[in-house]
Amino acid sequence: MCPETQLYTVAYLIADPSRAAMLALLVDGRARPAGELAFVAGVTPQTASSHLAKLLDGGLLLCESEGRHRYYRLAGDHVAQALEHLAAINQMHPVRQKPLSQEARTLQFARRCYDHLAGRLGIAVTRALVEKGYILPAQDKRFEITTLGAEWFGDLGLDICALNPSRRGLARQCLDWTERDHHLAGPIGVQLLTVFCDNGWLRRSKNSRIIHVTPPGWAALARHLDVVQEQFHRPT
Amino acid sequence: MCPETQLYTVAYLIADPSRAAMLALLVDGRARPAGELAFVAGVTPQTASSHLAKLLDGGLLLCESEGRHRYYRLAGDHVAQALEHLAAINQMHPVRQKPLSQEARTLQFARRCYDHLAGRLGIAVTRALVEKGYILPAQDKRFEITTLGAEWFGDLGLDICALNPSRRGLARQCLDWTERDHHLAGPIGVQLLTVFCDNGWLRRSKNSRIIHVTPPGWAALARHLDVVQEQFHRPT
DNA sequence: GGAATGCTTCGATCCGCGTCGAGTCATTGT
DNA sequence: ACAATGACTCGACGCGGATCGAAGCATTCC
Repeated sequence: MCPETQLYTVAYLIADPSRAAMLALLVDGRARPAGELAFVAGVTPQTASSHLAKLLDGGLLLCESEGRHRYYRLAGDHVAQALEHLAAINQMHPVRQKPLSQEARTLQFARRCYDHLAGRLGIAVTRALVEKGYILPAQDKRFEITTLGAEWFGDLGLDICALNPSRRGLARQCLDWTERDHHLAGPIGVQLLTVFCDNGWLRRSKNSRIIHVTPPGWAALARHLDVVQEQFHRPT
Repeated sequence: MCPETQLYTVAYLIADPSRAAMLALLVDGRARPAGELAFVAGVTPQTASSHLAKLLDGGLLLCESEGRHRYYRLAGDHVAQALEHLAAINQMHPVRQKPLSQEARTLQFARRCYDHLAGRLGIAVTRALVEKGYILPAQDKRFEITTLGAEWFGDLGLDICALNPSRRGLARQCLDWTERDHHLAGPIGVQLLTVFCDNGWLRRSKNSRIIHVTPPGWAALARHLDVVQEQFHRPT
């Protein structure tokens, strides 16, 4: 595409309801075929195709052909980050949101972002980890893992040393979609969610990003991190 | 605004070249009058006004009326962050300021605003007055003059009691054009500049709003207010 | 007080782009 | 091979919105 890309060029790509719906579905990082994206956007396949071509050209998406299907995915974390930051503006300015559906509120409470824990629960857990002194917010949107933290993770069956840090480190700060705060991401975030699920504390949904907390899960969260169910009944 | 704010709503606001140009100019956090924003966007004032109203309504900008000017600024850091993340997608650097001319930089350093002192020097003087306890920021964009301050102004040959307060008080906070801060305005601000010039500390330019500081002026500023020349050599 | 400046509102015009129907290309299944 | 499926291209339509001229308000200057 034209190298002289301007700020409004990218925004323009997100500014269309159909394209935004597609992008919103893709923020979890997974790839989907064009037809599914057309369906969620509520447009015909040919319209969707036009949109996807634009997004591809604009560098927001990547495409992968697989048989007669073509799978689209976000071009990278930087795109997801930009989308999250845009969404955060909506949350900020004091306009009364419409009452959310049950599913939306559940999604807002706990969900997975890529494959780590997000939503109010994700933030609460992250805050607790910081307060307990297990992790420390550091430069460049990272967390530093303390020796105390490494020990705690180890007790849970999560061996820090066994993880190989990604390009951007072991523990990252990820901006949350619904709340204006960060939650724990990176390899250790992924592994933490896995351990929580293996312990029977959390449970992933099959067809959505919703995360459920089991009764033993609440007990464990209260025991380990002082995170209790009642604190999530706060207004909005 | 419509309560049902979606992702594309915010993106739509940034997706227009004119609006993007304005936002790009405002990412430094400083406030600018509508006319200047119209100029950088390359549109007429009425078009710019329409855009600014949309951005205001969308929660991206804040507005502050100051005399017959209306100063617009970003609604917060979260907006700047979102803009930078968007810009990052095109591997474009966060908006850099065009290099300023010599005159522009001098103007940015010290000038008169109506007939009081503005620019970085105006802000530094105002800050010093606050730190010394001579004036206090008060409600409704005013300053309160302390007894200690009245004494100090008197020593300079500026009789507070001889001034008749305008409709909006004796000492006002005036939003600065170049910096993201306020400087001292109102009758006492006008009189202070007069006294500084009478003392030979400052000198007005004939055909511009530039204010020059004389060598004795620097000495006096350092002696009275701890304002020294070196502090203005900070980057941009 | 009247003139000038800065900004906004209203109304009208015009272009851009999202949309879909029809047709084409590629892959898969029978 | 032929049909079926998934996706892309082309062309035409129609609406939304960016733009500017003219007029209206508010504030400041003289």
